Amino acid sequence: MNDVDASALRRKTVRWYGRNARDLPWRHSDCSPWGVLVSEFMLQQTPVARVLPVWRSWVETYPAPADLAAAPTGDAVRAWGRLGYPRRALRLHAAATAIVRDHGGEVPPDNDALLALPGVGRYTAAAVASFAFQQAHPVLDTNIRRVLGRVLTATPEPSASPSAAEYALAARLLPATGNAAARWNSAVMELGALVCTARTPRCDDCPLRTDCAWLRAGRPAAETPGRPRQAWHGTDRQLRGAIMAVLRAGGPVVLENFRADPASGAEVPEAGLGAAQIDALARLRDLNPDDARVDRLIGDLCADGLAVTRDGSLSLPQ
DNA sequence: CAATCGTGGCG
DNA sequence: TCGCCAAGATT
Repeated sequence: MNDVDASALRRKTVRWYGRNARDLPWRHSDCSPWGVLVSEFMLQQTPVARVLPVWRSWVETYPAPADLAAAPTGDAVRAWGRLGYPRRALRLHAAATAIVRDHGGEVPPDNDALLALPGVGRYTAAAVASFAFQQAHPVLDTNIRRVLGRVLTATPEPSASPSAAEYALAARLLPATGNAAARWNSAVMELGALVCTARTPRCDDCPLRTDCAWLRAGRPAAETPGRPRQAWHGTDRQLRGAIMAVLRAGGPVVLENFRADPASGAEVPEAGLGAAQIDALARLRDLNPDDARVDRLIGDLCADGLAVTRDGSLSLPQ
């Protein structure tokens, strides 16, 4: 890639973005860095359409980091609704707490400070630094990786995690000024979300169709799978999700048997959920959990901070 | 590094 | 219908 190519790619992509960008609330100029941070947490592995309504209610309930930090973690998990990966709600709460404690209640603009927050990895730190603070950081999410990979190296689909070469390439393409870099990052991401999609890319509508190495090569399919396929049917994850759904809906969940842990004195479940809860869980297809399995998952949920046992019942943390 | 962690819409 | 997969992070 030389400078002429990079310049042309940026011009075409940003022009396309100007005409085709979705009107997303976290892109508005009046959206706070906190609003951007919340959106980035919610958008981790979750589609925009599902995030939108939850994001709106969330920023209304928790307009600043201090508002979330002051709330019980169980409230955060409940407000998370059915976005999935409820640990993200816990980590966002922990991030808000750290922001209050270490940054005066304001989302820090520094990439390293962002990276130090719970639940913030390389992508999210760069995204917030770029989108909320207009800093020139290369952002590599799955959309941008797919677009750049296809256009520049004819790579059908991104690998499991971004390589150093991908970061070097993204850094070389990045416009110098923070504002231009943010616009470019948004534009490539949007192109990946709307046109250069994983399954059926709309190459006819792509502003980069005459530049794309992958299209030129005949759109070859991937040889080796990228991310490992997510198991779901009948797995622990499914049952874990079902238990969390019961807790969000109205818990607490009555536990069948109980004993006091001799070491800590804490109460721990011994023989699974009560009959009513088993019925509730069994309504979901293919769930037939034995007590030992339920106990193990309850233990995991408590260890993760997603649930607590108390007085013979399981509930969201206070 | 590979496994784990939810959910639901869509082709 | 049912497998694919969506702005990742953590251990």
